Amino acid sequence: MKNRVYINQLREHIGNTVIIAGWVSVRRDQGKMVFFDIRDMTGTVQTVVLTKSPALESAKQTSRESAVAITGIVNKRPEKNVMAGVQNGDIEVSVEKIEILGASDAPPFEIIEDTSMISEEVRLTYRYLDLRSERMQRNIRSRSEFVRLCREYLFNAMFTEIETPLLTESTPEGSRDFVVPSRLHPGSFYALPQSPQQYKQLLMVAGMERYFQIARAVRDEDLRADRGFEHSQIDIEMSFVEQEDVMALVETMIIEVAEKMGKVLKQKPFPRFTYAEAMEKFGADKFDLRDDEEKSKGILAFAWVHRFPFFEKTDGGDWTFTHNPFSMPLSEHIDDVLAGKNTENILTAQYDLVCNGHETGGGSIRSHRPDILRAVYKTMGYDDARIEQSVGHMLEAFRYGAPPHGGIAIGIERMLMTVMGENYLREVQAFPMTRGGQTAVMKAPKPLSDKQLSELGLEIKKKTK
RNA sequence: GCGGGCGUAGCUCAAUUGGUUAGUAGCGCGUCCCUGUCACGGACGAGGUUGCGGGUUCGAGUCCCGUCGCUCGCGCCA
Repeated sequence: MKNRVYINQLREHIGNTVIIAGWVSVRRDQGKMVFFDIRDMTGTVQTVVLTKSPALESAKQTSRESAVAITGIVNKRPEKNVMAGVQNGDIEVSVEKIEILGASDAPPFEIIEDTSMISEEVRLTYRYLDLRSERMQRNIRSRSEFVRLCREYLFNAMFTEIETPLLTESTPEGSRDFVVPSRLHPGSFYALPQSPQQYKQLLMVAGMERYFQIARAVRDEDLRADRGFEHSQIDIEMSFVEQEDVMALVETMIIEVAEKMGKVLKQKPFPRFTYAEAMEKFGADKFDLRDDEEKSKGILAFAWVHRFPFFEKTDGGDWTFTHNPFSMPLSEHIDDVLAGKNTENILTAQYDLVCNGHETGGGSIRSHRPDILRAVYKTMGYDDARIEQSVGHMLEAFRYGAPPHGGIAIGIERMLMTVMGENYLREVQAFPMTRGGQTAVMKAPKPLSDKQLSELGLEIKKKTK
């Protein structure tokens, strides 16, 4: 649209005829004159259709939430009509022409500043309307801002952004995979990544040295307020580093990004707790360090937790990893891992970033030595054949000059929830799912046609009770 | 998989221990009135298979059973 003026720029055009475009937030029809509050992505302004305006007829037909283009003169308001403390409270647009670009039916719910009182079922069905609300606009735009600032920081720190595959291999360890049937290989399946973990480590072997990615991660586990099937992470991996290097880089980045977003941090550098200290002090490995006043002010209280146990016993009595099998044991425990002894006391070079009671990030220094990685899997009861099958490709890669490396993943939703003071992950996602796993607006999942099933070599077994 | 909460008008909610034809309800919507409103105001009006199915009862929005959906937590989530 030529010559369109954004609403937050109108002040520079007082006395001029301009075109604004946006949506009708509020309509106040007084018979002989009509007021509209017009909203675009930069703000809101009052427009007035005066009695003598040629637009009066079309004003009568302009419904709330319609998309419109308005031509009019930007005027200073008469002194008695100035609204103090409101954006553009001292100016208004005197309408000469209204063009209805997209008429709106009456919306199914009120698009007020904060729609959190509306039932989530309705909000998700009409997510494109819910997202028009001031709070959701703020959340989604802040998310973009957070990602942009992280990107800028990382590019300045010599990182390379690299995409890793979406269709990858299923791993039986860890969480349940979302799988994708293969048409070319009937009966075989890809899995969607739970994390780019193995690819980013291979990128370290590949000499990229400093990698990051805004990575989508997918897990087929039951949902929670702070956990969905899909989430995004700032995924980072670095070569020739120790734990202190990764933590320092991430801490500097988070402080810079948070402060650029206008947030206040309770403490910096971030306090550190060993896992044992955290469990003793807070009874959990994630905790909220703020007092009530700090909570009300939206202050962010970051902390690190480190020195986690590497292994824990399963119900079956076997050893399994607590966080990440690719993690390095702390150096003083490497000999024990290689010898397969003292398993219950082995600690890992794992570090979690905690903020306001949420785990917002986690990473580790990885085993780049094949003997250590192999020993970890031995501890977990894997025989040589099973090790080969699970991580043979990693052991092979590590035989070709693997640099010491480590990294972290910062959960974007968890981080944004804490930054924006939201309690639900869905409030910082544009199109989240319901807890039952149904997508917003479109109603996936749905059955496939017989043709699609047959192409994939799949048969649906009828569920029996 | 388990446990808790919820489901009444487009939205938000009422409806006594089970008792007439569901409530002058607020917002929204429709028609009309209104030249300075800003969540404009005023008058009138429309709008309901109480999620769905069954049961108990003379009588069910209300009690019971089942089921579906939403949600919070536990399990699970490297």
